[in-house]
Amino acid sequence: MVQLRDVARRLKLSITTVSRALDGYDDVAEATRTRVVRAARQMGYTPRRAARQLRRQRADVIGYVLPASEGHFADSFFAEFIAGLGDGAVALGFDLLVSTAAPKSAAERQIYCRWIQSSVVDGFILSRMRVGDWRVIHLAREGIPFVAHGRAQPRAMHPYIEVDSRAGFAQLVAHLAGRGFRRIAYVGASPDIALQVERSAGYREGLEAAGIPFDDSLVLEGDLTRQGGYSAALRLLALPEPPTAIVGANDLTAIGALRAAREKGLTAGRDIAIAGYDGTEESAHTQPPLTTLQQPIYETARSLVHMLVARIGGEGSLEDPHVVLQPRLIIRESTGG
Amino acid sequence: MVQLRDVARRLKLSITTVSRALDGYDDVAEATRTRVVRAARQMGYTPRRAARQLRRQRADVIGYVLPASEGHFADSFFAEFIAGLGDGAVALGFDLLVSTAAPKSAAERQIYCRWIQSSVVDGFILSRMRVGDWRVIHLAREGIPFVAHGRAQPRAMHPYIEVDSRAGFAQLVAHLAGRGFRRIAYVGASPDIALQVERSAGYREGLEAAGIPFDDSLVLEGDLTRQGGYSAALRLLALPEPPTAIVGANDLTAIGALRAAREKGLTAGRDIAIAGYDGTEESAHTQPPLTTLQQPIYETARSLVHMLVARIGGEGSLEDPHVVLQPRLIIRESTGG
DNA sequence: TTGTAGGCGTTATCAA
DNA sequence: TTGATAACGCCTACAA
Repeated sequence: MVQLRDVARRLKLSITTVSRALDGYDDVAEATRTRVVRAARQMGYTPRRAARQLRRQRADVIGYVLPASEGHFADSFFAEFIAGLGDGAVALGFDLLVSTAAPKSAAERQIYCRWIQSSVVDGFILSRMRVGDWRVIHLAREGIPFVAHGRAQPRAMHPYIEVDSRAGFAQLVAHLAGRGFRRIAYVGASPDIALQVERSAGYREGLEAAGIPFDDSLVLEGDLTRQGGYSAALRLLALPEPPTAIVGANDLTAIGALRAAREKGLTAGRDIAIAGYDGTEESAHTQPPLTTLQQPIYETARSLVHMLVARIGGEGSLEDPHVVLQPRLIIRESTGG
Repeated sequence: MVQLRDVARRLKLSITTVSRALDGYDDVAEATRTRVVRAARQMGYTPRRAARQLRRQRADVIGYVLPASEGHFADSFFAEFIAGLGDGAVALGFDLLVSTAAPKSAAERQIYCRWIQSSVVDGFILSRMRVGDWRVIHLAREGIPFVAHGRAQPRAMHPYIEVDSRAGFAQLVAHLAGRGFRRIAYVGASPDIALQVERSAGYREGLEAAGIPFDDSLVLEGDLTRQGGYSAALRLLALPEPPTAIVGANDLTAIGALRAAREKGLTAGRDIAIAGYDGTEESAHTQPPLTTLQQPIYETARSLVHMLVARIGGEGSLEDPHVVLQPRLIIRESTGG
């Protein structure tokens, strides 16, 4: 383990000078600096994180808690999201601390509190926002920097990047209505998940715009998994007057619906239209390929890290940045191609 | 920010005593301990990570570098793997540091070296092993604890948990041969990826056992993505004498092949058999559902963390644990049901 | 331009 | 059983 002392000793300089030379202060002679830098590199010196952190009172670490219900889950959305967070963090010299906890669980609370109290992280990335999200309230009160993917309230005051899924779903329903579908079902999520609020509103907006009356029996609650989409779709298809189109709150839900349709002997894209939301790679490889609203998961994650780091650095704390992106409707075979 | 000093002051005790009471030393009076513990909890005390780390010379952090090629990727295998790592770490009081880098890239090397040099992590979880993996060599030389998912060499000397994919593929090929398929193709991965060595060997073993001659033209190199599986399968199906079955090195490859088959007007499970490996949830929801070899991703990740923490703690350093699990063949419709 | 000294919050050693 | 004291490695006023 090589540390400042070693480099200093070798160069017959003081620890102070070495430290400042390395940190790019302008009160060291250029000649000294080059010597120091060269020696440090050659000796393989890297500052001890713990020491620097203790002294500077910041960790250069951001935290992210994966919303993993019941341990198991396999949503490639999050694989891509984490890849974006990781790349973003590396690019800015930050590290990414990851944990997992079921939403709203005691474990979740513990993780956030522990990370805050022991100052392991400088800020948080939040995703899968809930209505009245305690994390938002808590972090805001504690003064811990955070940015969210989506927002906890219609008129949220925290910094976020959001994809306008409301407009997206309205557009999607318009697309279906344009193809002549009138009985359009929607499989959503628990009403306390923020995205459900937005997406179901977009669905209703789309119906209204198309002059289709809202039918309560065509709206079911899923859980954003393939399984959830599957069983909800089965129930819909068992209705006396089943829907001719099913819209899922995300791609996984729609993929579950595809399976249900097939088991009922229906061919998606011909006998029934099915569409999702997210635009993960998986949606391009289903049979038939899935119509979906694509959101830039990777890029959003990267941007979130940038926003967060800016806030940690204390920039732009006057105004909370609210970024709204538009999803892109990708029409594939599952709605007729 | 409440620290030892505050608790000590409040209780009119020394910092030392408080520290030891909290850490469970047995040289503090029981009465004192209860007072301390209560006060600490009430005041919301948690040790500063950086300080503890600096003093104890260990971080209680494990590192994992996600093999993300070109930034983007969406493999739910890794979502599940990370969930397992996260849960395992939490259960043992460790934190999980995650970064992303393309395999063999300079960035990858940098991350490992930086984490080692600045002692941010106590050990590493390795996955997606490569033949002659530099990480294994480097970490072993530096004496940094690590455990691997899979192994870098046929006779690897490092600790690992492996799923016997060789036996698995042999079993899979036997299954296909038993159904009368003779022209069985294999879409694998780059030959420097360790799993390719194992899986392709299992494939050949299976052919041999079934008395099917090995046909070079039926083996293609994919890249473990849906896209890769898709284009490889297209090439296979364009052969003068196309295969009647396609085995993918993982589920994503097989899913790409499903798509290719469909575009060629073939119905999987009837006109052609297709099978994968991993047993992710996605494989259960394809059309038709995919025959696959299931490996316990989540549990393996958890176990890896346990193994690693044991090694960090210095236990069992005499012998490297080598755990071998058996995959489970799940027969679904894509091979005839 | 360089060096000295003190402290960030904990834990460990030793003495009381 | 408890307390004073000295590190852990780094950063930064301040002095030289």
